[in-house]
Amino acid sequence: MCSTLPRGARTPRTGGRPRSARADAAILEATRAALVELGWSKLTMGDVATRAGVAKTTLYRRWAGKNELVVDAVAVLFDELELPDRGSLADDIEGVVRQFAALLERPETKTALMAVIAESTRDEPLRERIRESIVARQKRLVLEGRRRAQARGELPASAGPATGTDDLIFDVIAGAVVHRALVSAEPVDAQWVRRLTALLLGGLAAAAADAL
Amino acid sequence: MCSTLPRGARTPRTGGRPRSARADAAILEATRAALVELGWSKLTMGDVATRAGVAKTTLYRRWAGKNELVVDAVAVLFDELELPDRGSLADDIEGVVRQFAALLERPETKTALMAVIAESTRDEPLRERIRESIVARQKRLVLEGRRRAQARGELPASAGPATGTDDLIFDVIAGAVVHRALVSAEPVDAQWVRRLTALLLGGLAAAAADAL
Amino acid sequence: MCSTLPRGARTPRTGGRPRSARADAAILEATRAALVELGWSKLTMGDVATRAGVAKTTLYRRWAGKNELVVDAVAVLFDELELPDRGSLADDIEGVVRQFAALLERPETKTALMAVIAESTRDEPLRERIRESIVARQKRLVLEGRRRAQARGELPASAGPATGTDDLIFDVIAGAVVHRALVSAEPVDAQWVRRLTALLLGGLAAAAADAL
Amino acid sequence: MCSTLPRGARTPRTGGRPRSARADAAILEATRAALVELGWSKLTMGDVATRAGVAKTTLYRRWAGKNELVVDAVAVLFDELELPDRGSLADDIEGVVRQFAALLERPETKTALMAVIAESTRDEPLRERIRESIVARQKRLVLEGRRRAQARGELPASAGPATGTDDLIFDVIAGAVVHRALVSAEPVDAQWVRRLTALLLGGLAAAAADAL
DNA sequence: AGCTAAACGAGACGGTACGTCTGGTCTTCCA
DNA sequence: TGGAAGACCAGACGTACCGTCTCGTTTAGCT
Repeated sequence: MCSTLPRGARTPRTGGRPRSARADAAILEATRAALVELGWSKLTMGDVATRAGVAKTTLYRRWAGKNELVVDAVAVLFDELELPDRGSLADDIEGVVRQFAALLERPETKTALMAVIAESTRDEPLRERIRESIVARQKRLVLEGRRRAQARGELPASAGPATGTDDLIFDVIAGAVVHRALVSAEPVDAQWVRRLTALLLGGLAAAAADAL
Repeated sequence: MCSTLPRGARTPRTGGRPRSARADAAILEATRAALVELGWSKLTMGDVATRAGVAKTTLYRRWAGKNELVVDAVAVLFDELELPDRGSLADDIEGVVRQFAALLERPETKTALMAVIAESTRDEPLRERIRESIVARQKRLVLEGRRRAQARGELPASAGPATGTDDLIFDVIAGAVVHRALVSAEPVDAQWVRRLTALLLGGLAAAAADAL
Repeated sequence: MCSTLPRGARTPRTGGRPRSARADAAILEATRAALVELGWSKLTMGDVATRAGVAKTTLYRRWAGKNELVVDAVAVLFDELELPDRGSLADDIEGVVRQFAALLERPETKTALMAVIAESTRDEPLRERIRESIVARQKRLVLEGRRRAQARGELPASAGPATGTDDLIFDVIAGAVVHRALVSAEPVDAQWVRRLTALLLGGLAAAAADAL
Repeated sequence: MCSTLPRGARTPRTGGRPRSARADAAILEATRAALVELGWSKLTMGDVATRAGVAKTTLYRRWAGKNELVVDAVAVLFDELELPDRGSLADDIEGVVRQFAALLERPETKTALMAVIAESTRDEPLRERIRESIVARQKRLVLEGRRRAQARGELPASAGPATGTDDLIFDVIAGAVVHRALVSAEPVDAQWVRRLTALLLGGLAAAAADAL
């Protein structure tokens, strides 16, 4: 990954004291800690500043507001998502679902994710930031999984790079896990994961058969 | 539908002036209007009271806070969801997906739904209220759809009433639509709906075959 | 004393259920109790109603507001002031000063008297009510004292009934005691009373000599 | 005068933006204006803030509440009291009585003084603040007047500095004027002042004779 | 080594909204 | 029809955060 947080990049440098990298790290860490303790709605900028041992001005010099700060604070957690090759499409899907579910179990993710998405429905730049920092992270896994399955011969080679099916699969997997974890508020356990995987594989097989 | 809003039920009442039913309606209507104009995060209790021509105390007498008020205000919108019999499981699924997507397109629903779900991750009573007022509304449609498909012979008769598959299907449909509409922020158009339906039918068919 | 509180008198009786005299007494008693416990500024109409086991409506039907209620509640305490004949002007003065000081030591009087006087500076009807219910009670004692002293020959017979000196003496005695008790917040003890009495007698004697 | 308002002294200050002195002045001025227009009981903190062009928080950062604010706002008026040497004790007394009466005629003083004294009966720190800011201002005049009269030979030199008679004279003068102006609500005119002065001089002379 | 310019902490600033409390008024039902 | 109960509107309360603005103080990089 290239440029690091905060994304509010600035023109190179003219003179003066450079910004403290230590402050950035402390702020993001403090934000995650505050999310865990207080949740999204009770997290305040002043509290984050205090926890980070930093002045409020320092926060606002880097982030436009709570939304942007929290997106950056949790975005790094989504960087951990990976897709180790488990040998079959079914196992790959199960793996990524489990990883994603584990991420959503973390209290900071749980309270922050839905909140920033809710905010983004009325804030286009925020939506873009979320897409870049968080959603793209997950979508990459779907593309990677398909490519790998096609290499294995489990799926037919597709025509173009973005077939629309990728988008669908992404929405279905991510949406189902989020809904299970946050809306239904029931555990993403082994059985549920297996069932979801079976449903997807069956559906994909049928779709492949149709396409013949 | 039986018991009306607000859900914060009260003891029957002996003496004193009864609460104004007109106020209830005006408040919920004002809340929806404020959601459309301002969105969740800029909606304030004072503003809702002013719009409704009501004192703030009257709001707080009925609802504990913004969360509860908004849940009740949008809950009624979910009452409109229905499952008209379109003759086949595929058409029924397409119908319900379209209905749900249309509901999520409404600005009041879009801005409120994710927000209250985010809040509910740290507020168990709120989660229960959402489950009763909103989620159950949708889940009902899944059960109804399965029963109808079994009656038609499109699906095998299941053993018990809650197979777990119902839950899965519910999370997949609702989650996928929400994710498409709010996270990916792309239109739930005819093609996407058809693809989702195909995926589900394929997956269900495979699952039925497995069970043989 | 003739007509009792509340002063907001009403035409005798037309029909229907008569007002409860018991309620009046309970309300005034509750007001005094609330004054003792809470003081003027934290006393509320709702609290008085609750203490008296009465609805707020009943309070407002009888008194225009907190000011009027409190005036009536403490006025009765001023009815207790008397001027027993102690045989000399000096002793009579000392007696009345002591009585008045004792009254001002009571917490309900202390907190209420200055407050209603403060209110009365912007409320003419209230001032009139205070004058009738409270001030006149005290002024009467000055007149009585003078008459008695003149009968004893301690003071020369004055021309008219209201010489202006009565008013002065009244303001001096009442003002001095109030100021000592509430502003200086120091005890009205025997020595202070003796000194005040001496000052007054000396002043009166000089005035009488002047008038010769 | 040395230390300025607000009396709520603060630690010298190390970092941070310094408090605006302009705000202090604007607030106190606004408070006096509000007292004149609305009187004590209808004066609100929010209104004062608006008049002063200041946020409510700025008021509360400096004053604990309405009582403290009003004391400081009117205290400055009592600083104007002086005791110009008019050549005789009688004239000095008349002068100070007239000044004090003129002060009590001002609407802001009239409505505020009794009110804060009433509040102070249940609030020891407030009483102390009033004593420092207001009462001491007046008491000083009594001491000064006595010293001057003794220098002139009008009064015998007293033994100690605080004879108790000073306190008495102070309570009598201040109390009588306040009572006349606010309770009796009658004008402190030339005749009344002359009579009061005569009474005091007569009383003091008699006391001096006694002491021989 | 000194200069410069930005970043830093601290905290006051004008605001907005909060959730509560009180003041008076108005229904509704009971006695 | 008076009274208890309590809901009603209006608006002030004092607090919490917001995001901005002074302050005086570092702290880097460029002379």
